[in-house]
Amino acid sequence: MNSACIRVLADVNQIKECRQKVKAVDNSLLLLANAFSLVGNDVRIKILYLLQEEGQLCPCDLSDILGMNISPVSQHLRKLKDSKIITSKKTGQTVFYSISPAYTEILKPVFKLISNNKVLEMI
Amino acid sequence: MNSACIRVLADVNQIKECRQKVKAVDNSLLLLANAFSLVGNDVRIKILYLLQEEGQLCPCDLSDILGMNISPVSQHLRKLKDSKIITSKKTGQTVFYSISPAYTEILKPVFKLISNNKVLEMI
DNA sequence: ATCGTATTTTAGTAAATGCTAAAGTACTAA
DNA sequence: TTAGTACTTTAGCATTTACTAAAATACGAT
Repeated sequence: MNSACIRVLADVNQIKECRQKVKAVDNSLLLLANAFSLVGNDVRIKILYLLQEEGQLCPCDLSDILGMNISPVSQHLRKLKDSKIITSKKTGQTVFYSISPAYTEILKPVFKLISNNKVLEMI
Repeated sequence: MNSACIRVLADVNQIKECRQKVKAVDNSLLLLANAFSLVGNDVRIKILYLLQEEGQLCPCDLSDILGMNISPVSQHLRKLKDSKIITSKKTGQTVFYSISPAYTEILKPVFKLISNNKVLEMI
């Protein structure tokens, strides 16, 4: 902060209140930002869309569908799992991934936009 | 794709259908991923939260509130504006940014989670 | 036990991201 | 027209990200 810009017309009280507002929800904002950054990736949003459509899929299936190596798919799944966005269930040597209940609710309206093809006109 | 993994137990038909499903909404998914990746940043989510709370703010105010230089704030605002997530209105030498109507609707439920402090228990 | 299948992990690399610092643009007022 | 305020842009750099390639782990069947 070398070139601090204190506006002449700035509402000092508003600034003060805003700082408090942000501080009050800072943790929540950072958690949300992390979740959004995970969904905000070309491959991961496809993975989530597919999991939402199919219920559950294994890394092998996803690699097949997306036309990419299993390794990067597995790495993306790990990130999503680390942030509790998806869960895994091992049966034999196959690991099935699915969207965790909390995020199913959150992502539902998002993917509804897609199935209605409302995204293009929206943006 | 050197180490293709074609599962013995794979449902070939399901794989095929999934490829078509993804292809059908590919553009929408990429646009959404881009939007999410923009929101999925510690600074930008705070900017959006503040804009949602205050209606409009200038780079100077935001820099003051967030305690960082104007330059990076301006760069974040540019990215958000490039993707039509926010709009700008110049009055005098001050530029006021606000969330664009389409995204106001989309971000409302997100920030409602925050104001209800539901994020921590959710994740 | 050994091999094959499914998945994960690690190390390495190219590209993208977000900051700082400095220069540039635009408007306002003396 | 000169100086000051508000903002944007550029170049440079450190960090992060997402891939490839290769090794490692885990389970199943023979």
